[in-house]
Amino acid sequence: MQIKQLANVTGVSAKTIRYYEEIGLLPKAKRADNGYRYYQTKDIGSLNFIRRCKELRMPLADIKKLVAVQSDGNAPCAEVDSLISQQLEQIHIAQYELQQLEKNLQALANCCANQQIKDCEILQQLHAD
Amino acid sequence: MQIKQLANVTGVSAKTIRYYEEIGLLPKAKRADNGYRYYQTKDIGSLNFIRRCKELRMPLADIKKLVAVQSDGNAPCAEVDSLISQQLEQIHIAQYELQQLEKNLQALANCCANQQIKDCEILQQLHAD
DNA sequence: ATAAAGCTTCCAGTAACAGTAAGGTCAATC
DNA sequence: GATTGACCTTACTGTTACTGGAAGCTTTAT
Repeated sequence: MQIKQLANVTGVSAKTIRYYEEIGLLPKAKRADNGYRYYQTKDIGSLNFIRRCKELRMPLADIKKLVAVQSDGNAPCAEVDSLISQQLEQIHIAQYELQQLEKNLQALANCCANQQIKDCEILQQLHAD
Repeated sequence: MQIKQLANVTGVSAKTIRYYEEIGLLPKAKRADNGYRYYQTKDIGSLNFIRRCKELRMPLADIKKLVAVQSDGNAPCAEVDSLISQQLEQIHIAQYELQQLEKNLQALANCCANQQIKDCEILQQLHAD
């Protein structure tokens, strides 16, 4: 399978696949005689794994750890647990921040009534001491 | 006032102040004979305005627009309104995404019970088809 | 023969800075 | 007068996770 096919199957662009290889998230791909990368079925699995982790908003550095840790089947999975709960914690923080943000923006959005810039209450609020 | 004092008063680092000047978000600062930037009271106001906008998660490009639009007092404030409501919309999208994310992570976090990597159900989930 | 599609590498740009280097300036101290 | 330390300057690099583009192969189709 060539890189574009892998890209189509997984929904990860060829460019991004090369990038993942470059940063060591994917192993170096085998090459055909002409220098083209070629892939096998298991590479689809690897990319899907990465894609799923990304959907959980994991930074690539964390995903890399997850990939690495899987090479030792006997290791305890404390690290996996910890990464997941750290993610969760960050989500909760982000949720709280967004809530506050929403309040502030709502207050601003409601305060302007089609005036001119010099009277704009949104801007006045933003300038207030 | 020198740059560090402005930084202390506003809570925006000297580095960042120089950066804002570089990208045109702040006007070019006046210089003393020795080349040092110096600032006046109104610069505190400008930076506070920027800081408040940033708290609303506005990208610097949008803040730049807000700064620019304020030079014409007679312009209608439709653009300001629109920026605010766009922000609000993005917040709502982000909130929804975080909700879904939280669900998925919660499900993962609950499925692992101190096993070894080879049995880790989190990893199994992430590898599932 | 040539055109289009696909592959390669390498370089630049994105957002919003932070870190560091190399060097100039100023006030105080020895 | 020399030195120390704090402050200032510019310029360059690194961060994250890519995307876009240039220049130049190979392969396939017409």
